[in-house]
Amino acid sequence: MTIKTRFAPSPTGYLHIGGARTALFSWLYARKMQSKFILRIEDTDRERSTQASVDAIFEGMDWLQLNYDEKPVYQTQRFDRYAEIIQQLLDEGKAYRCYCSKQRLDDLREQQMRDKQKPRYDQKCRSSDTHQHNDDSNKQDYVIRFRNPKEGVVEIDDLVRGTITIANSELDDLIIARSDGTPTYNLTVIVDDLDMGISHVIRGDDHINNTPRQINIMQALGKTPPKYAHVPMILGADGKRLSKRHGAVGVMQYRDEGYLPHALLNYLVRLGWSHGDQEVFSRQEMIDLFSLEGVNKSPSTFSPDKLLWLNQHYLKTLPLDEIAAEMQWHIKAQQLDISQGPALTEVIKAQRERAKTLVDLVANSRYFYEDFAEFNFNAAKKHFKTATPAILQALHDALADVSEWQESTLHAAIMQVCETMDLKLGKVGPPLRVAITGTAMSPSLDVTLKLVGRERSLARILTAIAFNQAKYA
RNA sequence: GUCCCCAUCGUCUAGCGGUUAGGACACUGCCCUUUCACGGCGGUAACCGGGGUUCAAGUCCCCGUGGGGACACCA
Repeated sequence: MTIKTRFAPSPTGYLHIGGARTALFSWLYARKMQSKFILRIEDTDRERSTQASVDAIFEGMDWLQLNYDEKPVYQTQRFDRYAEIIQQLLDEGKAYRCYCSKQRLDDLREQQMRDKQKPRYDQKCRSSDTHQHNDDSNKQDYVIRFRNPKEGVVEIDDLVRGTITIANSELDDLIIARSDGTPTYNLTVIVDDLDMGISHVIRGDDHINNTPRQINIMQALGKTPPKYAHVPMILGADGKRLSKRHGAVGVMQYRDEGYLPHALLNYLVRLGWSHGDQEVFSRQEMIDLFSLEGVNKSPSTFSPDKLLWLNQHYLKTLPLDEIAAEMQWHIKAQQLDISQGPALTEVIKAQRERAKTLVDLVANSRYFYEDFAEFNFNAAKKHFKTATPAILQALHDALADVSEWQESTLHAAIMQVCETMDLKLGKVGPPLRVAITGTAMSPSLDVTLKLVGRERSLARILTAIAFNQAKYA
């Protein structure tokens, strides 16, 4: 069998975390099997679908580097094909026109709920219809319903759940075409999955209930359904389905907050899937190791903490230039000019283990590129003491004498000041750090000085001396 | 309400009849240390309940309970 998977989002908003994960699973499965993965835009709901959402989905897929094979398919461009199938179903008596008003349907549903019944269509038009109303000149509004089998059961051989059985008596005659003639979801998916040769449908388990209906339509068409793999939902901290209420759900929001796409992918792949105790996966490992058998059956809760840990992990371990590339967007966003100062990769190397996000990384690295307007209040309060001017002056003089502005020589100069003043590094280092960076946290002093550079460093020490003298005058 | 699905530390999970129930995040103790971090070594913490099946059940079956999902002229 030729394997082919798809991701079929409806463009009614951005690409969210849950969608990204099913896209990832589908993508991984296709890549592992060395087969095709395609993207299909399910935009048949013209009320809610927008071009902005379509673009947002592309942007998200692109950022995560989930590449698809073939051009994206838009369902709105396939209306003729759906109409053809609907007509076929009608001709073969497998579908029928229903003239029930919305009002009647609403009342019916209400009544059934009151009677503690599962709301469903009562098949009023199932038999009365057919021929007399088949004349399209009839002005009366109608929808087209699928004639669902009344007896028997539908068995779904789900690749992650095992066998799921649903009685046809639980299903009703679903609408496959609206009164304006446009096709509905359950019809379009199956036509597309069939036409496109999708072999494995990997989707959220909120679709489990739709699956038997879809299988019935496919069987009415004389076709063999694809294989199904329903992956569990992602829940928020309160155990409810993940939504806006739980904070960031849009994939691009994670870019904005400073996450690396690989960190998000790694987090997502481990949510509902596992390979023994392994937590960290490269892209290639994900592809090689992924399997539907490894997918969990139970829903899982999204943990921002673990995502953050993974992000930090990748910040510490990914190649410097890869991080530098991801960092560009944030450098622009935070309006930092890095043209005057040390090489970005050097700064990343020095700073990477004290940042959890790219936002932090950029924000904490400003002083390498530009002078700061004032000293951090708490840092100055804690480390600038009455003895500070003398210490800084000694450091300034010693550093000014350094011939090669290198880590080893800078370190030696600082140690020398400690020795001549008979002070521990703990007394000398902190004020120097505040003087050079304006804050109480930075890489080790020699590295920091080296990167900030001779001119800037000496000037900042002088500024700090003046600040202290004014303060203690 | 009806139907479908699910159930191991707070969270993500390993486990696929016999384990001192393992790992990771978070939390926490100690060490390292010029700051902040990183790192290293420890610690607290789980099989939802009740019945079976079996020599033996976290693992299999049933019933409860709890949670999630579906029940649209949305996808």
